[in-house]
Formats: sequence, structure tokens, C-alpha cells
Amino acid sequence: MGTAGTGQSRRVGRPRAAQRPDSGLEPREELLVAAAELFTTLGYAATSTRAVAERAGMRQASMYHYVSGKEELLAQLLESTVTPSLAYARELLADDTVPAEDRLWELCRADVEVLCGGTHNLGGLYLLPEVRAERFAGFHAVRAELKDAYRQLLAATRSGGALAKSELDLRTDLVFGLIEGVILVHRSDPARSVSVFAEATADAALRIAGV
Amino acid sequence: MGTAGTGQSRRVGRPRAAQRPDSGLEPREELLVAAAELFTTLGYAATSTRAVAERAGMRQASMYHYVSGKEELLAQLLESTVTPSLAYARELLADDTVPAEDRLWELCRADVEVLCGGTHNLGGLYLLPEVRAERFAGFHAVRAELKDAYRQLLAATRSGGALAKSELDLRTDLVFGLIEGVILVHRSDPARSVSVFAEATADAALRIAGV
DNA sequence: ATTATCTATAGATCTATAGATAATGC
DNA sequence: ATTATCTATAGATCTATAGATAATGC
Repeated sequence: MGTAGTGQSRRVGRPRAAQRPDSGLEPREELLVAAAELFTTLGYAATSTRAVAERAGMRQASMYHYVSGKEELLAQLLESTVTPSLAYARELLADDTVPAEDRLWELCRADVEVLCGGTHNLGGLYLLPEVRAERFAGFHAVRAELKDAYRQLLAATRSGGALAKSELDLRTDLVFGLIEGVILVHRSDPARSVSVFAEATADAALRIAGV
Repeated sequence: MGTAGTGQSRRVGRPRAAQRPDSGLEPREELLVAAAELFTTLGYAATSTRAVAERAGMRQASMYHYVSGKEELLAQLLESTVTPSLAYARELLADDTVPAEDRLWELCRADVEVLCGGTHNLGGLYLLPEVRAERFAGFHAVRAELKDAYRQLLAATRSGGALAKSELDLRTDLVFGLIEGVILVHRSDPARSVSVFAEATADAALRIAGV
């Protein structure tokens, strides 16, 4: 069995200068958690590499052993906000034993649940203007895929099938806009139950969709 | 009549180093326009005072003759996104000759129209994490007032009068979330007519409100 | 004299690299 | 020997102030 498993066993390499209770996370994970906290509270550009590294328990320069810089952390965090919902959306798209209305409802509910349920409001990072840069093309691709899943589910509903393309695009934007907006507004009342909020949002989305 | 009026007449003070076609705007306005462009495209923290000043046609240091720094520009821009809608909301709240449903619809429509209608997507600035700072308390106050106007109009509708407080808060968040979300999503299809989009959003808001 | 601007710059960052060091592993 | 970390720092910013300058106004 060796010494692996407990996590707090002695590690290779020079010890850290500022010793801390072992978080149990891998260093890269520690950096991501620290970045999520700081980006969402202080803002991305206002957060220095020093602040991220120090919060993760290492010195500024040590961060570069794990990531190429701040941008990589942001890119990873952004993708992690969409990937779970996208995987679920694909499952739902493939499952034609359930009416499209129900699948759309479920996607909305799950999407809000995931994004409001996390410790930090990573949803807000979606909208950083700096995210438009080429560097984040991967994130934009998965996000566009998710939006397209919404569109396809809308089109598959009874009332959606007959829509002209422009009307379908409009409704997709309204539904997608609702989901993003409520995620952002959620922080005004974080005490409220996330599952209740997510279900209410899904109900609202179906009413908007006109199904 | 004197020499005022044409705007391009000779001005007091040392001439600018980089002469440009006269925008016709006051220097402070030029700075605000430049800041709006840069903040919305590059991001707030990623925009330097030099970039703002230079785009406004002056050197970096000259900016301080008009504003105390970047924060003041952001604070002013933020307030300018809410103030028109808030003034309109107050009018609507006072006008009890029109059914509350219609007034709510009209507020939603106007709010989206103003925020999507501007040249830049200032709506996105709402969500900068740096805006949570004490410095922007004024903005948060007017924004909270606007949200409260939405709440009051919702409460005044036929179906809204009977709601428990928590239910009213929930619906307010859904409607307010929709408005903010669509403003952000609007940039995905800026070619679409703003007035059509604003009316569709107002329709959707009423459906969410359950009236 | 007043004003709006300029140039120059001090001081405070921040990022990313170079090279040293202190552990474990063999 | 390998690894993870450290310390130190060069170079590139960026902000805000000090003080000079080039207009108009009286």
C-alpha cells in the first residue's frame, strides 16, 4: 500500500514557506479554488498572480510550476461552469422517450442548479469583457453548443416546430437570457433554496418559450 | 451673439498635442464616451487611464483635470444606465390611471430599449465584481430603487396582490433577472431590431409574472 | 491672469524568468 | 537524481503629481 492515501504524508520537494492545514487538494486544484474566490469577489483583472498563489498557500513564482498564468486559470474555471450542463444537455437531446417540453424544463432546472449551487458565483465570469479574447475560444465553443441545445429542444416542442428561424432565435435568446440573468440576480438573496429557485426558473422558462 | 455656439471656435488653454476632428463634446463627455467603449470591449481593470485619455484625444495626465480617476468614470457610467429607467419607473408608479400590468410591461420594454439601444453594452458593467466596492454605493442605491419599482408594480397587479412576500420576491428576481439577462444576451445578435426585442422581452416578463 | 493642456517622472505595482535550496527516491 | 518549492529580480507596466507651456481674456 505504501504511504499514499492519507494525503498529509511527506511530499517530495522543498517544503512550502507558509505552512498551512492540508486542504487535501492537489496544488493545481488549490490554485483553481483560490482563483475562483478572488476572481468572483475582487474581479479578474484586479486579482494578481501573487494574490492567487498566496491564497493557495504557495509563493507567487511557484504558481508557474502548475499553470501558465492567470488566463489559464480563468479559461479552466469558465469551461468548468458549462461542461456539466452541456453533458447533461446532450443526454437530454438524445432521449426521445420524454417530451421535449419536459426535457427543456429539466435542462433549465439543472443549469440553474449547477451555477447557483457552486460556492462561488462563477456564472458572473461569463460576462467579463476580457473573455472575448481569442484565448477563450474553447469556452465560447462549448457555450455556443449549450445554447444550441436549448434551441434544439425549443424547436422540438409542439409549439416550437412551426416557428420561423428568427422567431426561434428570439425565443432561444429569451430563455437563455433568463437563465443567465437569474444566475446573476441570485446573489441578491443567497439564503433562498437553490432547488426551489431553479424549479421556479424552469417554470418561467417554459412560459417564455410559449409551450 | 459672440463666438459661442459653433463649438469649434478657439479655446482657452494650451492646445492639445494630438489634434483631431472636433467631436463637439465637452472634454468630460469625451472621456466618458472613451471609457464606455474601452470598459465594455476590453474590460474595466484591463483599461488604463492612458488608454482612456488618449482615446478621448488628450494625454494621460490631462484626464485628471476632469475626473479623479477611472473609478469616477465607471461610477458615472453605471449611474447613467439606471437613472433614465428609474425616472420613468417613478412616473409609472405614480400613474394609477393605467392598469399595473400595462405599466409593468411598459417599464420592462423601456428598460430593455434604453440598455440595448445605447451604442455600448453598458449593461454588462453592472456585473463587474469591482462594482461591489463601497465607492459605488450610490449606484447600488439607485439600482435597488429600480428593482423596488418592479416589485411594487408586480404587487399592484391583479394576481400580485395576494402573493406572500417570499413569492413576490421570487417573481421580482425572475423578472429582473430576465431583463438583465436579455440585455447581456442581446449582443449575440445585435442586428435584430431593438424595439422588437424589447417588446418580446416585456411580453415574456408578464408571462413570468403570472399576470 | 487664467486656463487647459503638456512633458517628465517618482513610486508602486505586477509578471515571468533565473537560479538556489531542501525535501524524497534510488 | 528528481522534484517542488523558494528567493531575488529585470523589465514592463500603470497612476497620480509636479511643474512647464501656450493659448485666450482683460
